[in-house]
Amino acid sequence: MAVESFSQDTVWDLVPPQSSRRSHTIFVALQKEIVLGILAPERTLTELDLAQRFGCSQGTVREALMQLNEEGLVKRQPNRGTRVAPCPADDARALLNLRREVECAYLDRVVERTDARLVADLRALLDAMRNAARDGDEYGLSVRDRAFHTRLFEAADLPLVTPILTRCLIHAHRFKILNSQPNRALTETAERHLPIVEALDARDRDLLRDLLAHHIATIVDFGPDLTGGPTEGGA
Amino acid sequence: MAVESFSQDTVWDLVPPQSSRRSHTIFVALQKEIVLGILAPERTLTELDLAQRFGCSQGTVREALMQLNEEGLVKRQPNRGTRVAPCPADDARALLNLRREVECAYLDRVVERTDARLVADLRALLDAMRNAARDGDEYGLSVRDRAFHTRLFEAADLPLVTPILTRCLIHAHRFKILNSQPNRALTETAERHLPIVEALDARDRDLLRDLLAHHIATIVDFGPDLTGGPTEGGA
DNA sequence: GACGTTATCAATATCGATAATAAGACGCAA
DNA sequence: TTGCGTCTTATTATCGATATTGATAACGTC
Repeated sequence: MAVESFSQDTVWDLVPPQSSRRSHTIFVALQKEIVLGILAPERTLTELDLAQRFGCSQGTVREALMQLNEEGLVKRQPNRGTRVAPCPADDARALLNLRREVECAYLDRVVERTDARLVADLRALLDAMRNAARDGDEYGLSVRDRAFHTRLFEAADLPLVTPILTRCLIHAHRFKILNSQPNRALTETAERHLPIVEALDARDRDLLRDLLAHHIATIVDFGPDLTGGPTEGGA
Repeated sequence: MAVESFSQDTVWDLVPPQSSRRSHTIFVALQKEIVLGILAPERTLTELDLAQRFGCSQGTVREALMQLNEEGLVKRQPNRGTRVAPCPADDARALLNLRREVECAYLDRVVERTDARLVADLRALLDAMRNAARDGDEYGLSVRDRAFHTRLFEAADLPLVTPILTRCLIHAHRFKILNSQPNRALTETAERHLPIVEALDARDRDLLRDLLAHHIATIVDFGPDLTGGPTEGGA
């Protein structure tokens, strides 16, 4: 099995810290710093500086920057440089709505194609989330969370749609991390995924849809008007 | 004003045939061949071959391929090559639904921000569509069509969402072109955009929404269940 | 004859250097 | 002072060559 890919074609891209390709390592490192806000929005990134920092050549950095551009985490302008993209609340809200649409609309396909390996993968990711939560590793938790939802959606077998979900996921997480205190209840966040796995294992499509919709709606608190109507409370 | 950008940040990326960057020229050329089916799905593309064909170096081709990968038109596998991505009907259908969702859900924002320049741009693109239709240039029409909808959505000022629309647009068009006779009524296709401009100019949000929804729903004929939900599994 | 190991090969990935570009600084004239 | 053309500089864009990778086929051993 291919252990990695060029972009986020498979969840394993997200999980293993080290890749055989230098550009991918740099991509992962910069992605983390941008999502965590270590590299603030509007910050200018120059290819040569990064090349020196990571001890590689300009072209290698360039490839990583193009992948970040693809995710919308940086904005490249021809001959003028690369800047960390801002993360406006309006966009984050729109992407979160899209995410719900994408994740919930094709659960029929997901359930149809669910097999033992999918469930096993999700349980493994859930454990990884628990470990990250226990270690207070908020970003590690975020990475596994994204991998979880990506892996789930991959079962729908819509390869042209998956990258859209990826974009929604990363910006939702980025917005959340950028606009909240370090964090409160990591373990609780991890455990929220347990009922999802259970519902999937039980092939309960309707329950799954409700769980996911609620799960997504309560990720970031945008206030009352997430979709126009306030969802009933609950944790 | 920047006349181009790295990826599809602005519609003018799509329109001018020649760019100052070689990689962008190659990107546009390959995009056209893939959408038109000249480069068939699953066809293998090697960087060195393309470099020879376009008379440039491998790295330049590489950059173009990465942009195509970003759009989902090719699928790159590490160290193993690049292949033209397939265009499954299920994905096309899902992307078309997403497209409707994206284009229609934020028309409030679009109308709020509509100004004379937007309307003028859209009218200019409509004229360009008419010209392409008159010349029997189906691909040229497709390019302007995409530019039209992209320009319209840009008014919503959701920069992180625009690339998603771009992906939906190009795959919708690709699916249509790949799965139909050369084409019948190009002029009719162009003229369908006139009422949209008129409604926008009149700031008639509800009419605009109806027009767009219908416009999008009738682009590709998937049969009875465009949005009705995936009935029995078959294609 | 089956199996693990090694050589080969096609392709990408990376490098270091050079060219092209765009923005801003500078100087000069009206 | 202001406007304009030129020059400088910082940065990306491209190139040509080399290293690395992953698949496959040839090979030797058991």
